[in-house]
Amino acid sequence: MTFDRDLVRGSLDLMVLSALAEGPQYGYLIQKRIREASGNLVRIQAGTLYPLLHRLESDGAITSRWDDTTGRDRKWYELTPTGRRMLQDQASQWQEYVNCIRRLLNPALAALRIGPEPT
Amino acid sequence: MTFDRDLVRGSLDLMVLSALAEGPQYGYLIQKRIREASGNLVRIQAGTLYPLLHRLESDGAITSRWDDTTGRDRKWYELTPTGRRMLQDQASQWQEYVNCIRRLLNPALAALRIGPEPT
DNA sequence: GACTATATATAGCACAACTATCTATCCGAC
DNA sequence: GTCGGATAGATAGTTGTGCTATATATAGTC
Repeated sequence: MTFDRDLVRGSLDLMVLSALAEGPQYGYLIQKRIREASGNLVRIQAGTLYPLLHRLESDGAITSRWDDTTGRDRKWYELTPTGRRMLQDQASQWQEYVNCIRRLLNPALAALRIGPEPT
Repeated sequence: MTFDRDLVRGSLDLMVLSALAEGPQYGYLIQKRIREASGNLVRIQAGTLYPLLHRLESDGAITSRWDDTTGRDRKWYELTPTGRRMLQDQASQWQEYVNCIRRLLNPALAALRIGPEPT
């Protein structure tokens, strides 16, 4: 992970669900998609991704099935209706949260630019 | 905290440093400022804030001193030059990260709107 | 045959944010 | 005067998530 480990925390689910929104994917592909979409800045480790997928599955957000018709045995994951709802909910919550940070951060950065000691 | 606990993780430092950018503050005031700036959505618990302030202080990002000249004994915190740099660094990192999420999220939400099963 | 990329999995660790709890002061209402 | 609520700070212990390390196995390339 190029970003702080904890920056990513809480938005990893959102990223994985996003990666699955355009159709079924298997783990290794999700990993690559997120890495590439982020310009190599977010690198989810295999040891992070697979337990996360298992958790999402046990939460009912995704389903999985093994399939080797593409030439190799891979575990394909797919969003359930619950997962789609979860993605939308988490996305709007994310957006709202980003707005909160912005309302705090913008005046702070402005204050820094003016100078730390205003008087 | 109204948001998912882990959403906030990794950006709490950023929020606290932001709250201190416009001048010295004491803990309780920081708590209130963040709550109000977020429209009551981010409520940092006292048990979260005070250890966090101690950590930021031991990291050299802020300094503290007790002062009762305002009528009551309060522990005032202030950004150090290190803390100001930290705030700027974390702010730009945050912005970059938000962009990464956006690049993943926008096509995903578009796909959801078109329909889960394209064909 | 050796090495890399692909592909999945689990055990155990680290640590930030949480809950719960404690202490203490100030102020207005009663 | 005292009761409750807001103010003000602190710590102990828990939880959960992402991490590292490690394991397995196949496909393709040199």
